[in-house]
Amino acid sequence: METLRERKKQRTRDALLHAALELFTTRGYEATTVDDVAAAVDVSQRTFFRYFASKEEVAFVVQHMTEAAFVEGVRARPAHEAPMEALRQAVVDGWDRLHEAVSAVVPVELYLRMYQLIESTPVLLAAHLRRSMEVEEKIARILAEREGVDVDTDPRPRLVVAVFAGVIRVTERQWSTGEDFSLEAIRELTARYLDQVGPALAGDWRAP
Amino acid sequence: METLRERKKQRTRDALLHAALELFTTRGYEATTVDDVAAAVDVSQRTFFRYFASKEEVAFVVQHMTEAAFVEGVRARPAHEAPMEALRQAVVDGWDRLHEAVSAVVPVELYLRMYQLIESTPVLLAAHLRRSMEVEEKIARILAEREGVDVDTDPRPRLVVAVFAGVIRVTERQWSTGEDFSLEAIRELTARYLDQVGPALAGDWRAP
DNA sequence: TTGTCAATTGTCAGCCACTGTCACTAATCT
DNA sequence: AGATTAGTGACAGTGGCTGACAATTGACAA
Repeated sequence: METLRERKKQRTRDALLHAALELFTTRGYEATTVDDVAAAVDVSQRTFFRYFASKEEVAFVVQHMTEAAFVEGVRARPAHEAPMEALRQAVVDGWDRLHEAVSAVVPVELYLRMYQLIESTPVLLAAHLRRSMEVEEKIARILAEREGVDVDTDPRPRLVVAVFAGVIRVTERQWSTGEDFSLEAIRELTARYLDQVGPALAGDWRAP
Repeated sequence: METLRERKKQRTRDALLHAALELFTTRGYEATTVDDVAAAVDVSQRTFFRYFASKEEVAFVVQHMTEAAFVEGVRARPAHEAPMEALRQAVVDGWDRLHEAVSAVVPVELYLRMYQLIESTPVLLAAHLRRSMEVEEKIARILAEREGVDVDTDPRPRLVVAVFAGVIRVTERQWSTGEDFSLEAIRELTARYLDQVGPALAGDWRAP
């Protein structure tokens, strides 16, 4: 934080972010207007839009960090791990680093509430899914490079990532509608669900 | 079509739908205003919103039919098929029935253009993904019932569906960005990608 | 320190999606 | 034919978002 100007800007941005998340999670996303957020920080609506391109964008600021952390997590996996293994490890032990990174910006509890809000607000859920797709594309390219194949001719990178993402989405949803919002819960759920994929696919579920 | 009133309504709805799709696919979704659509049919903007809850809704009218058709397709699969097999069959031979159902409402070519527009327009893509999630939930419940398990305690139905949906999404995307928009192309691509899932997951891709 | 330049902000005007209200017209029913 | 009801247009208003311009405030050099 060099100059006074930069510090002021940072403060305004932080204030807007916090006011927005606080209002969103208490009143609801749709029920909160951009004017409300701006008023809470005592700046004009126009200023809000100079810091955030859209109302949606504020809602995803923290998510954005977690997405980036995951991508880096995958990139950092040792080369000898098979693709699926690398993804699994990146998620399972990515939660801790995530926890730290997030809590430096907002209270973790606020992040969790925001996550549930996203899952339960149709417009936000839609945006979340689209963002996830973009992340998937990045991951697919990373895997392709790791394994020395071409993303555009070999479908395997995108397929693995899509399958993995599907499982994660089911996991997230289960977690966000459950009762235990702890890190342990999500970690355990992730591991368990990933283990179930094989059996589920192979499945004759009716067997004893 | 009983009364004159009903016929008139149907005609207005059709006209709005066609005008909307035509404008969307030529000018682009965002570049088309609801006023444009209403003007093209010579009704007021207010009337447009009496037929469609939102601008988005018109864009998905045809998609909505295909989604419903797929759900019915799965429901109709013989009980002896394993879950994954049932899904695969429902998709692969669902395309033909789909083709007919769609062409009764709009030219197939318009449907294809609309599909590509959805894939390439961020807001529409987001909406599409959320809708797909709702379809996934329905399918998961159907599978659970077929196999006699409980969706809320056994994760397998949702997992299988999520994995399958992931593959289908990769397929759709590949198809929509490719050059061959024929039914044969999508059918072949679907079959091929589904076959690749096993190898991709198991994978040591670097093996000769 | 002060004057100049550049960055930040507020104000205002306007577009577009969407909603409520009310009066008017045209189809339907008796 | 007259009363009823459904469908429509006109209008006003809200909320997200953008462009333009002017006022303010910090940065930096003379």
